[in-house]
Amino acid sequence: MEPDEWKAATDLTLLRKKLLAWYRQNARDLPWRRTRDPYHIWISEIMLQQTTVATVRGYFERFLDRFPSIEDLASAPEEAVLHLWQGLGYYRRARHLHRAAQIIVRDFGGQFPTDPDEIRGLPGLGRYTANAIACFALNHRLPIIEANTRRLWTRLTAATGNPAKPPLATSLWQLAQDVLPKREFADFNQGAMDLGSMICTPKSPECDKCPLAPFCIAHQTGTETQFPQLAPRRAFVDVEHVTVLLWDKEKNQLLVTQRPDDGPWAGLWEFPRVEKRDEEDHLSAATRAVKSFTLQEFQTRSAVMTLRHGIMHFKVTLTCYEAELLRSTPSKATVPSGIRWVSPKDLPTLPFSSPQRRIIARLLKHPVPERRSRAKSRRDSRSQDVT
DNA sequence: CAAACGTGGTC
DNA sequence: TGACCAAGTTT
Repeated sequence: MEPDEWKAATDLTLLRKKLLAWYRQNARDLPWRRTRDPYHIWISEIMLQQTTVATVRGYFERFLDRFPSIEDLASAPEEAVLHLWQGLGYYRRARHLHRAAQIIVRDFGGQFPTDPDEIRGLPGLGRYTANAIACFALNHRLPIIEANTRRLWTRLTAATGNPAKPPLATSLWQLAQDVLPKREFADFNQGAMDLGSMICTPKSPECDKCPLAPFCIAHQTGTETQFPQLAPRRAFVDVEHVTVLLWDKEKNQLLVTQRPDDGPWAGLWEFPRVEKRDEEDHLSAATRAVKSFTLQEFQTRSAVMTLRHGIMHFKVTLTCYEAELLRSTPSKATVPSGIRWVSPKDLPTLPFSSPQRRIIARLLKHPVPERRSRAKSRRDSRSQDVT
C-alpha cells in the first residue's frame, strides 16, 4: 500500500494517542534524553549515526567530560577529537563535528544555532540529524526518518520499494511529517524510534506488545519481516594487509604514520601498512610498506602476529611484521609531518583504528624482549600468532 | 546517484 | 559463530 493511501484510511488521532501512551510507559532512560542542551544532543545524534545505543553510551560521557562546551571542542586539536572517537568508526563524523564547532564559535558566538536551516548547513548534519536536534533540543515541530522509524512506517503501511531512495523515501518523510501531533511531537518522534528499536525489531518483531499493531498492514497480512525492502549489501571480499612494527632499538621507538585526509581511517595513525598485491609475498609487502615512509635502512624480520577484521565490505587478514633500523635515527634529524617515532608506552596517546589498537594491546602485553617467547602461550580469541 | 565510509552488539 | 545491522552524510 502507498503511505498516502494508508494515511487516509487510518485514525491518526488514535495512533498518536496510542504511541504517546506507550512511550510514557516504556521510554528508555538514555543519557541524552536527560538534557535539552543542543550541544549535548548534537553530540549524541552524531555518535548515533549508524551506531548502536549500547556502543554510544560510554563514548558520549567521555566526550562531554573532555569537551564540556562547544568552545572547548572548537579549540581542541583534531587529534584529541579523533582520540575520543577511536573505535567508534566513521571518523569523518568526528572531523565534521570539530569543524562545525569552529563554525559555531566563529559565526554564532559559540551558541548552537536555533534556526533549522542554519543547523542543516553545518557539516555532518543531514536532514535526519538536523531535524532531530531542532525537535528534541529546540522545540521545532519537524519529522524524522532513520533506521527505526523507516522500519516502523514501512511495516505499518506495507510500503514496497527501497525506503532509502525516492520515491518511497520522499513519501516516508511526508508521512513522518503528517503523523506528527500538534503538541508532544518530540515525544512522538522519540516514541516512534523506541518502538522501532524495542518492539518493531528487524528479525522477530513483538507485535503482540505493539500498540500500533491494529494499524499495521504488514501485521495484518503476516508480512512484517518483508519490510523494509532494503537494497542488498555488497558482497564481502577477502583482502590481505601487511603492517610493520619498525623498531629503532636504540631509542626503543616505533614508526607510526598518519592516514591521509581521504579514505578509510582518515587522520588516524597506524604502523606502516599496505594492501598485499597478489603477485608479491608477505615479506615483500612488509618491505614495501616501510619503504613508502622512510629512506632509512632497515632489516625486515619475521611476522609476529596475524589478525582478522572487517572494514566496510572487506574481510581483512592483517599480518604484522617486525623490522629494525640498521642505524638509529639521528637526534637532530627532521621528522616529516605524517610520521612519528613513538615509544611503545606512548602509543595509546595517539588515535588508532581498532585493528591497529589490537596490535598495540598485544605489544604492550608482551613487551620486548620476551614478546616472541611468550606469544605462543598467550593467544586471544580474535588473533593467532604466527611462528 | 551510487559508492564510500567502521565497528561492535546481537542472536 | 558468522551474518545482520545500527538515531546517515557526503561526494
